[in-house]
Formats: sequence, structure tokens, C-alpha cells
Amino acid sequence: MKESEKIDVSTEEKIKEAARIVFYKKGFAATRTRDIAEEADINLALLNYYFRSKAKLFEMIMLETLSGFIQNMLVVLNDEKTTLEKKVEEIASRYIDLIIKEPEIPTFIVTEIRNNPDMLLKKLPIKQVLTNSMFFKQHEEAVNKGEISEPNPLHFLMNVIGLVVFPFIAKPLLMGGSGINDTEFNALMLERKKLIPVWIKSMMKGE
Amino acid sequence: MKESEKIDVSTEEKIKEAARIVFYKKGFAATRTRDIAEEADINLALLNYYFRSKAKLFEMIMLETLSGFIQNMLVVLNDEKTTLEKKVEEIASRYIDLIIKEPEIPTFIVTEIRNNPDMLLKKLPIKQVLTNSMFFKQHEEAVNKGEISEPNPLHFLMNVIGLVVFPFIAKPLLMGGSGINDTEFNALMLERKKLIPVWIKSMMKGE
DNA sequence: GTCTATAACGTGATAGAC
DNA sequence: GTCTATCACGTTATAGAC
Repeated sequence: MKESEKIDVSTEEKIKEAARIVFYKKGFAATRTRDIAEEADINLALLNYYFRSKAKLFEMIMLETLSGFIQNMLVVLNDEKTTLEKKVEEIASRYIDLIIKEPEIPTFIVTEIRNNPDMLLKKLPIKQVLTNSMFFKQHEEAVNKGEISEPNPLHFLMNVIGLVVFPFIAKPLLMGGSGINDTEFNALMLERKKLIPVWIKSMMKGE
Repeated sequence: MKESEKIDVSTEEKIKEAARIVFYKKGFAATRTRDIAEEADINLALLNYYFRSKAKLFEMIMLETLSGFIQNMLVVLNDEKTTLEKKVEEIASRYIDLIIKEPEIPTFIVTEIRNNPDMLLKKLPIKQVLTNSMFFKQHEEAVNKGEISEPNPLHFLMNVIGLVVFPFIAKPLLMGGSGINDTEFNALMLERKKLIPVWIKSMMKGE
């Protein structure tokens, strides 16, 4: 890498980063290539020069985002050195930090997958990895030992991820409904890093 | 109402219902007025004849959907005759039934509010109603009695709604990641009507 | 690689006949 | 109220000069 490239990022990278920002905020259908060009402070024609089309550029961003998001989770769920309990702590901690930095990601993923459920899921081998995961084994073990009352690991997974991610998705509604501001919202989310593992522990034990 | 209107719904109503279906599925930006006309099986020009514009039609659908969704919740949260525990059961039961019937609603609300956070929240007086709600009073009482360890009612609210709604929002990801089909998904959701109140009870009691 | 100009197309909306 | 035809505009994408 040349010295100049360390200071001024390449045009290609500038466009990609701008595209990420705009796509995250408005979704594919609502963003215009002009928005991206403006955000990147480049000429509109350069977008098509570097990336063939708006759709191609989008697909690239989407794939990176989604695979990053999911890969991150699979790594935690497949760690052979951590207990089930520790896995919950890891997911809560990692994802809350990550989403506070990039608050638009969860809604972005959800809305864009709705518009194209196949395309992306077929490219990512989530199912194989998940069903053979350390997480599933440990969950089954805990159920057999009577430490967890609900036998279906999908409920467990939905609960953890839902408790972590949902507040970010519902953030505008929550802020409108409660009157809290952005800083207060983030403080609440940080609290949840400690709270969620405790909650999960209590709720999964059963009455 | 004339007899004929009972049999063939009015054109206006046909358009509105078609708009609801298409908007729910694709969102505002991605739907074309032609999609709506086709879904309603009417001439494209009629859409502008009955509703002034695509935006006006959308706003109507959005407002109805959102106020219905929120009003429903406020009614439960403000019921003076039910305990806090019963309120959780009510919300889980009502909303899971409702969303199974109209699975696109949560994602629709979330994505469209992202694109226009002000417009709609300012028209609905959620904040006043919520902060003076029976729910808040009962929660505070339970905290004072030591029945609930986490003092912030927002955590409680996020948890209940998240456990109920999140799986529907993440449905495509969940189905792709686990291999379950639509019927199995709905069965899981119905299970949660009973599970969520129990979980909430355990988790809020504290260790 | 970067720019200007413009082509090619899709979309929301309306005019005007019936 | 409903239709056909069409306008007016915004948007993606490219041609071609520099």
C-alpha cells in the first residue's frame, strides 16, 4: 500500500463507505445513486465505473453486513471453551457494543431480507453450522440435567437475540413513547449487557 | 348501505385493501402505484381519483395500522381491573394471535417509522398515556414490594414486547437458520403465548 | 480515473373521452 | 365513476471528451 493511500482513502473505498451509510439509513429502494455520490463527495458516474450498478453495490454491502453479523454469532455459539452461560454473556456484550456503534444494522438487515429472502440466505450456510453447533449440544445437555426447563433451543436463541436486538429495532417507537433521548437510550442498552444474562438464567430455569 | 355494496365492496375499499397488502409486503419506497392497481384489479387512474396520491394513500394505511397497534397495547396497559401479571398474559396472547394473522405488520411499522420518525409519532399521544398508565403504577408498586428487582419499567416493557414481537421480525432469518417451515414457526409462536408470561415472571423476580 | 452531457427507462399523476 | 393515452419528471446508467 502506498503512503498516499493511507491518507486519502481510495475513491472506490470512499464510495463503498458512503453506500454503506446511505443504504443502512434508507434501505435499497429509497436510496438514489445520487445520494451515495453526494455522501461520498464524488462524481455520479464514478459509482458505475467502480461498481457496475446500484444493485451490485448494494449486494456487496448487504453480503458483507449479513455475513459479518451472523459469523460473529456462530463463532460465539461454536466456542468449545465456553459454557452456555458464558455464551449468553458474550452475545449480549458483543452485540450491544457493536449495535451501539452501528445502530442502523439490525433494521437494515431485517428490512432488506424481507425484500429478498432467498438471495442472501442461500449464500450463507447458517443451518448446517448452527444445528451442529456447540451451543445446541450444551443446551441439550442442560435440558437433560434439568437445568433448563424448555427443551427447544430455538426458544432459547430467540429469547437471547430478541432481548439484545429488539430494543434497537424499536428504538424510535421507544423514544417517542417514553421521552428519553439518545444518550439515555444508550445507557439503558449498556445496562442490559449485565441484565440479560441474569434474566436468561432465571427464565430458563423454570418456575 | 345499499345491498350491492355488501356484495361487491366499493372500489375505494378495494384499493385501500390492496394498498395495505402491497405496502405491508414491500414498504412505501418499493411499491409502485401500478402494483396496487393490479392487486386491486382496478384501473391505475382510479387510485389517484379516490386518493389524491400514493403518499396520501400510504399515510392513511400507516396511521390506521400504527394507531391500531399502539391503541391495542395502551388499552391493555391501562386496564384498572387486571394485575400486572395478567397484563403480560393479555399482551402475549393478543399480539401473537394478531401477528400470526398479519405477519407483515411489525416489520412494516419498524421500517416505515425509520424512514419518517417524526410525522407519525407526533400525531399519536403515546407518551402522555403511557407515563400515566396503570401499568407504570403497578410496576412501581411491585418494585416497592420487592416483587420486581429491576426498577426501570422500560426494561420490563422492552422485554415483554421484544419476546412477543421479535421472532416475527426475525422470521426469515430464523427459518433460514433452523430449517423449520411456516407451520412449525406458527406452532412455536403459539407455544410462546403460555411461555412468555412464565418467563417474564421468573426473570423479573431476580436471582 | 474523472468529468459533462445525455440517453433510456420507469413511475406518479392527469387530461379528456365515454 | 371508469377508461385510454400521455405528460412530466426523476433516476439509473453510459458515451465520449479530457
